[in-house]
Amino acid sequence: MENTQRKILVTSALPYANGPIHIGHLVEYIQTDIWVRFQKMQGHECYYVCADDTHGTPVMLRAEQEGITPEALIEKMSLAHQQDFAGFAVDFDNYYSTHSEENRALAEEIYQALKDAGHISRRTIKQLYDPEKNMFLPDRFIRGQCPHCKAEDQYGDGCEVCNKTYNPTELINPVSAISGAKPVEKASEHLFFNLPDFEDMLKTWTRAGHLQEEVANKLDEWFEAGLQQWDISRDAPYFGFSIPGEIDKYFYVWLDAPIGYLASFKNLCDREGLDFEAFTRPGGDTEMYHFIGKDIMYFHCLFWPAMLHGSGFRTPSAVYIHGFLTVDGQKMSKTRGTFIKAETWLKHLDPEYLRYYFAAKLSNRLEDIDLNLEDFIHRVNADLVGKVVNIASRCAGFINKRFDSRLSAQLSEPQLYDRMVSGSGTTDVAALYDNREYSKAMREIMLLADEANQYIDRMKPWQLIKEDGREREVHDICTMGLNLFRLLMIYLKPVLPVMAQKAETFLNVEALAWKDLKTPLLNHTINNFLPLMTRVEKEKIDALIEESKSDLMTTEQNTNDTGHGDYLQSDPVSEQIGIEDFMKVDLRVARIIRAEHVDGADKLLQLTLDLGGETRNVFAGIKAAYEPEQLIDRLTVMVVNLAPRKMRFGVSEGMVLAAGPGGRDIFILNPDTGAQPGMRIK
RNA sequence: GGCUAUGUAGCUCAGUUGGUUAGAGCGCAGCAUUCAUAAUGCUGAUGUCGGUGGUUCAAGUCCACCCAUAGCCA
Repeated sequence: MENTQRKILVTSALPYANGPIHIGHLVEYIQTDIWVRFQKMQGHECYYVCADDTHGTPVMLRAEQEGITPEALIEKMSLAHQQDFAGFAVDFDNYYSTHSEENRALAEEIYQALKDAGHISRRTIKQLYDPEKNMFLPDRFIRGQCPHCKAEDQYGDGCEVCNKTYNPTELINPVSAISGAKPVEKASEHLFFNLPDFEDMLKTWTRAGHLQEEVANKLDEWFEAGLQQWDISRDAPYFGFSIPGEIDKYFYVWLDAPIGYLASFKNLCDREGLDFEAFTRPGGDTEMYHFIGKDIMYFHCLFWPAMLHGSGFRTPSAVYIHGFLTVDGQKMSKTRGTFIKAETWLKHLDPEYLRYYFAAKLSNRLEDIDLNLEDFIHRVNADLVGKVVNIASRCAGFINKRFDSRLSAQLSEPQLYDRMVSGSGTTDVAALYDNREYSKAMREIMLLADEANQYIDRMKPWQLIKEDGREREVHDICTMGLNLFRLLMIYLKPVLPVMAQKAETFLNVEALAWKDLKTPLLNHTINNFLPLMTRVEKEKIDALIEESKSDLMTTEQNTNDTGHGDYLQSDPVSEQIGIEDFMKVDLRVARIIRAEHVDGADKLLQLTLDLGGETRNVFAGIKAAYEPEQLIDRLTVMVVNLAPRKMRFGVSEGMVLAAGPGGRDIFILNPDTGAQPGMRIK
């Protein structure tokens, strides 16, 4: 570790003011918070800022739907977010909002600078427009039939069935998800940021050690495809900042979102008298880091450095990119109860369990990490309660009861102590933290905890205490044990700040910092030992999952991935039909007698359906939602008079009915008990 | 479809520039111990390193193809 004091500005991605914080988000905030706490413990000058990302169409529409102003909505969400973060001990130096005067001023400044330097151009484009709502429709707010595979009810930017991407104008029978109206094409002038102007700068920058190698590889692909101009304006109505010198035009939310990092920091600087310029202009000795998820690489590794560079600001020292969170090996799912909100977790489990588990899984690469609930229980209990806390617990009793809570005056095993300070073998805990190799750091720390337990086991103070005249040895051994515990707590403090604080109270010391490693605690009175952490109980996990499942009912509309309203909103009721129209569709109860995977098909399962005397072969796009064995022998509902359709894998002779937005969230229909195959549904 | 990643013991993961019988933690089995929130210590079993082919004296490690998973395609 270098001795000079570093000056570091750190950010996490701004959560969008349209949904609650969930454990997937927390990977990033916990990762960043650990890093920041570590830097502060090193004695560096480090600031961690964040803000709510407040602008854009989803926020505008959601506020409208709730019958409140966007300002009221974002205020409410910001408070909720901050409560969640505080609950997980994510300790920002400032938490602000992109809907702030500082952000407006900085967005205007950056825009003006880019414009003055000739990096902004304008051109007229055609977009789909909702004639009832009188607004242009973002891609995600248009639904229609996929132009490639003809799947119904797909988003305007890409098909969830065949995974093809396209323009919303290519959709067949497009419908506005807001009003249900048929969108019309309408021309409008837009402003563009000339990203290609920065190609050379970016090609150099992305390979100059600011990014992980796999990220730079990914960016190469985008360079090869050729950089495009970036559309940075949106027409009214839009919740955002109006663009100076334009009428009814607003900055696209993604323009002012990253500027929100700077705005939040500006707000902190003004309040505390810090030098904003020193951290944000090129050529200084300060550092600036952004922690983000892999989904927003494009914005942070291309647009953002280009915008900063083009407007006279510094570029980031590095962008650190992490992967997504899976739970038990699968994407978080509302139906499985693994879409766990921060708030729900806090009702059932200690936040530091999650902080530790994430730390035990995180590396500096962009791989996804898995929260395996079984492993989680074992790992937290074994490592934290069984190993670390146990060291204090097994020594404290002797010191408290036999030695008047006072530690002895000398360290009995200075070599062991020194080895634990310098790290075992070649790795150094501090370097691992600094490189964001938390999983390796945790392994290293647990190795040290094992050594401490072995030491106590070898010395057997519980036997010595029974022998006359050996109290002094017992005193020394337990003093040594508690000093090893103290070292471990220093090492773990970035990850477990709450437990560290309890340990500080127990040890009767000031806030532990890295430099305290060097000076053992001797001839010092401690307090009585109180349990520092209790074990994770399986029942608590079960309750958490159960509550997350029931959350599904009440908050579905709030946490909808698409960020827009409820299902009726996104998919309005169709035009009226008569009974004769309905009767044209022949729906029958069918029994699934066979279900199997289809070689080469990403989405399809092949079903054999028994109609009571006749069987049908049907391909259904439900592979992501069901395992074949779950389906066999189930009754369901099918359309029997649908024209057979030839597919790549065979002919599909009908269609199985299911609800849901797609992907894993597909729910096939079940008739009530008593229904028999072949019965008509009417 | 193209691209970027990932695929190593029941689970979660390490495996450095290819080099001796492939590692750790958890879990499991046995023994010891009882100071400690039944915690701890010692011993042990467990793997066609996603598949197929290739390069090499030698491949988990390099190459090709394939399979599975995730994400990106502005």
